Amino acid sequence: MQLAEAKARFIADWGRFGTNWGINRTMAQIHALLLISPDALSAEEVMEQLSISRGNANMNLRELIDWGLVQKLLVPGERKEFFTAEKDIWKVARQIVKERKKRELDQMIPVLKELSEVEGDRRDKAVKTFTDTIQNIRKFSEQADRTLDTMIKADEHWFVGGLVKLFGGSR
Amino acid sequence: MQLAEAKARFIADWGRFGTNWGINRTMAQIHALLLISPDALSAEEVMEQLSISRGNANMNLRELIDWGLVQKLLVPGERKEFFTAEKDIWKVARQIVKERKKRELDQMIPVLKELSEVEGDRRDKAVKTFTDTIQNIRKFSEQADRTLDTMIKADEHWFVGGLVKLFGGSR
DNA sequence: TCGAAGTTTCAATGTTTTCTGAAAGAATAA
DNA sequence: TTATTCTTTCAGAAAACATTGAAACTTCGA
Repeated sequence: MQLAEAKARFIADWGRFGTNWGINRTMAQIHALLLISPDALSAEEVMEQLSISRGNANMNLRELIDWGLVQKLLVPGERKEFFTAEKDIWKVARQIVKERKKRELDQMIPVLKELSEVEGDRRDKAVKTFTDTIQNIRKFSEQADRTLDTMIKADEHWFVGGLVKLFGGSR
Repeated sequence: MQLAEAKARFIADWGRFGTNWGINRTMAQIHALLLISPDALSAEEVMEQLSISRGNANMNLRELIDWGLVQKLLVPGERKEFFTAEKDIWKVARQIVKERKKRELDQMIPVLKELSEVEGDRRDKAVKTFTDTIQNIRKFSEQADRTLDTMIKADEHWFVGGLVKLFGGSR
């Protein structure tokens, strides 16, 4: 396979993959493009290579920056901004975990706490099942919270070994 | 908070949460409803409680069954089918990991292998960056594959301890 | 074999999400 | 200040995705 075809394929696949995970196609495609680009690209170049509009490129580049996956680069003597992505996938994964945890898990835990305090007679089957399930989810979430924190702090080696030892630092 | 309100809130939140992860709102809501229902529900009851159509209920229940999160239950003497969800969240999480791995990671690994064999002169910066990045993703994916397999097989305790020791059984 | 009860399918419709492009805004240099 | 280059915004258009509802299908008991 030639490079051009392989690039196109990777961008398409990474985009499709993203949509499965609640990430919009263009955002994932821009990310893919930057991952395989040796040099930082300008907004123009991103627009051209993916055939997308200026607005779309701008919006999704901003989103990628918010997620901490892309950096803006100012080249001395150039007026334009350039964009570049972190290429170490371990770091990328860690950053995504960190952001999703912040945006979702950390939001959910207080809600579960509230829901676990529902009023009612626990001899009522409906009440009991509800509180038990919520409590179960809550315990799971709190454990996930701790485990993910540890993972975010850890270096790559816990993962690559196949043998995993994680000591929860927060307890 | 009263039970009725808490239920409504949980269903809405679980639905919203699902959409962030590429799961459709209704599917997540049905799952939420079954998670907190002491008894199995019929399609009718699901339709009523969530105010959705018969077709929608049917389609999403089937999808939940495909994911292994819901079971069809045949009650002797009843003509209708009933539906019930696994309530142990640890098992639910494991099942989701298992399915997503099968549907996505296992698909992606052969593609990455192909892409990593792109033709071209590795002294060409574009070729080098491409192959390096793909190779990096590939290694990561293959490790994730092994780690997730171990996790799928493991019991709850590796997770709840905060101390994690996973011995990769597949190597 | 028929009718009743229940389930599945899918074309049409509705909803949500994403994208475009033009206009407004900023930054810079002359 | 003004022209130039680049970036941001956002209303409307387009595309993607989810839902409805009615018809077709299935199952079962009599």
